[in-house]
Amino acid sequence: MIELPELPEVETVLRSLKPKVLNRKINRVTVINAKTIKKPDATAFSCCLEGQRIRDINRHGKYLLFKLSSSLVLVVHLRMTGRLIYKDSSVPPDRYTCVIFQLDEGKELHFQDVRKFGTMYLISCDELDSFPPLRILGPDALDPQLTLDLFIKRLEKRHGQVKGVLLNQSFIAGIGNIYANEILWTARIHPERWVDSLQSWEQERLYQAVREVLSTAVKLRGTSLRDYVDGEGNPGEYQHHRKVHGREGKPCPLCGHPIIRIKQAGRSTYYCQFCQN
DNA sequence: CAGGTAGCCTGTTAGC
DNA sequence: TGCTAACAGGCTACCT
Repeated sequence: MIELPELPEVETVLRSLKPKVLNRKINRVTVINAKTIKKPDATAFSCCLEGQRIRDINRHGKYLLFKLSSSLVLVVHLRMTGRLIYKDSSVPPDRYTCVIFQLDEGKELHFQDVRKFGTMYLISCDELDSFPPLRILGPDALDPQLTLDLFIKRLEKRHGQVKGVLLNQSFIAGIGNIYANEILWTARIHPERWVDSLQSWEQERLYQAVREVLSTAVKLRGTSLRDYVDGEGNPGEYQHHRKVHGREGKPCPLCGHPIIRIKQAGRSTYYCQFCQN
């Protein structure tokens, strides 16, 4: 079973890396897998980054944003199997290393990615709001400004099944398949429900579940099923708290009935047919 | 224009 | 046992 970095995992990577790389200088960048770099080309990417200092790290949904000197922003998406690992330069890169950032003081930041789906962009900070992958994102799912009112307003503009809406990053950003399943179980809403049919108390339960599930997962440093580790290579703990995801046939923690698995838009959905209506 | 889906990738696993 | 095929999955691009 493969895990994927969603909001809590990306937030954990950010928190573990930030104290280590803040205000550190990038001395040299080696691109091993050119396809990781989407913009500009790999040569320009390395060239522009050399000599930059990392001034801040932010996150929007599943995107990591490294703010650099000279008004540049390094945008990183880990997709399924991407990792950012901080290590000593004496440790050789592993076979999945796609990009190496050599920092000062003999340290390196390695981007490793088994499936090579992860992406990086280097853009100027005034491009941030208009930059296509970021422009379409809704508010971050844990953004304090995402109030219940705003959540419901955005929800009521949506159509289709509630699971699909949760996964749509233009609705709110950061939720992937694992947490969508966990959120819907917590909200006791059937994943195939049409969003238009949700009653106001169900909309509110959904909002509360989004916040509760994601903030708990952040506290537990994310879910580690196989690939995900934080910036120091440590796994998270949320996998022990999962109620439905990856638990087909196992008892629902609330009612004991077996968890059902179905496919929605090609992705596995896990739910309890008794608790979720 | 909204909704559906192929393609990107490779390690793991189910099935023969 | 050993091989193959299906599967996992976020996002973009393309299609209807």
